[in-house]
Amino acid sequence: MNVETNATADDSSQGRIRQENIEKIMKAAEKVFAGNGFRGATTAAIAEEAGLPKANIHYYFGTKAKLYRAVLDDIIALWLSSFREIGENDDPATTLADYIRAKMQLSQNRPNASKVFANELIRGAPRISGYLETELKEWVEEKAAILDHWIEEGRMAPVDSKRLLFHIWSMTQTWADFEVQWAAVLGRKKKLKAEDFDAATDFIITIVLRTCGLQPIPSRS
Amino acid sequence: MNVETNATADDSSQGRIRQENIEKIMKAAEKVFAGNGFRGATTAAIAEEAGLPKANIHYYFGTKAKLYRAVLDDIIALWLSSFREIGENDDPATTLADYIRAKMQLSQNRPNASKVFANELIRGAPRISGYLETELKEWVEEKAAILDHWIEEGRMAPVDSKRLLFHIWSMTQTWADFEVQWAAVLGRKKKLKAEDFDAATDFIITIVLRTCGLQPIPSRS
DNA sequence: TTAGAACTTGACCGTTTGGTCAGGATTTGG
DNA sequence: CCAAATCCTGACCAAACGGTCAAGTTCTAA
Repeated sequence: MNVETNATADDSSQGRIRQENIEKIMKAAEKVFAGNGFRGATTAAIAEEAGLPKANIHYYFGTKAKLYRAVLDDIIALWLSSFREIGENDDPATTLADYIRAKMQLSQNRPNASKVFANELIRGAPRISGYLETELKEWVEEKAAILDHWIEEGRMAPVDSKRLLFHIWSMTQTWADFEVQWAAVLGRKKKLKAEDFDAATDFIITIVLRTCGLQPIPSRS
Repeated sequence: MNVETNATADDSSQGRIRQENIEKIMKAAEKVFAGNGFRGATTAAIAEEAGLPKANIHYYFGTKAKLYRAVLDDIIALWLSSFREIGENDDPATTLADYIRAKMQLSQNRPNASKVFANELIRGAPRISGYLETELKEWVEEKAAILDHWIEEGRMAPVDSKRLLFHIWSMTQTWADFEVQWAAVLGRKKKLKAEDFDAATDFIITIVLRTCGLQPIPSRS
């Protein structure tokens, strides 16, 4: 019987088989939820993607909603762990550039995580509004305060710090969520190349640093 | 019987009742597809949103797939009509600012259109790859050429023109697709205020014009 | 006024869906 | 080695799904 433990990926107090299967299922679920949303995803599709019979998915997670919740929690944990990057005493230019690089790494390496999150937001975020209103809001306010402090100290040019963070998010995540669009426009065959991500990263760093007066605008020819 | 005319919204050669109902259904469908994706949307939900019995939806559109196609075509037509904005001989700063304003107007006024499109992209764009690879690709190349021309003439600072357009898109559409996220972080109750859209518009214009050397970077205090 | 075209819709159908379960197989700790 | 715990899964079910249809109502143009 399923001992009523809310199954999550990082629960190390579990047996070997359990851990392996949960990981397999969550990975498959992330992919299927990313590509179909919660309502459009089927447990049968997740089972096939995971290479397990459907009943096995229900054995570990009970319901589709609980599995979705587990996937969401996993993604939020990943998000939060990638957040800590910006610190008070660092150099503005390198700190911003490092943060942009870290977010772009996530877009490149975990696009499905970003897509599940995007799906949830598009639908009005009924299941993650708590996270948005607390952890994320606090993170933005905390980091915006640091930027404002840098501005006050004259270490970067005045800029709307909160909105700068919003738009760094939108620019970095577009390369995960809407990859096909940019691949099509760039003439790639469905998938972007690593150099496309590198070029995008450099561009976003440029646009942000120029805006903050941390990188000179090249003179007009 | 449904005379085999591919029903679309702007078909003015139709009867009054037909036109009204098609409009009602497409509006409802856009909302339901935006919130659930193609697979997650149900014809019953669309019918209820439209205030019509389910059989009536099938009377006008046949299948869910055809209705989705009609909604998609409607959105693409809207997208393309909002594209023509950037012309060769205009002033770079005002042209870019006007384009950003136009895109933000769309995000504010037709968020569901943007969301349906976003859903389709997240899913890998199986039904709009043709549009991405032709019309959109050509538009980007055409407009990027104009930006490059401006740069050559010394009318703006050197910048990766294609990627500038990509990121203008990502920054403007985030305010439609992910509105709840920014509303939550800004402490609004689910919905953004008009002034939030205005502030975002101003910010995006600022970041773009600064990057292009078309607006001075304020001196550090 | 009237006949045909267009529209309406409750009832229905086959399929897919999320979820259950019993009974067997495998793993694990002592 | 054994027995208890855990894992496995084909078969099954009720509900929800996309779609059909026939019988009726309303509209329209002559």
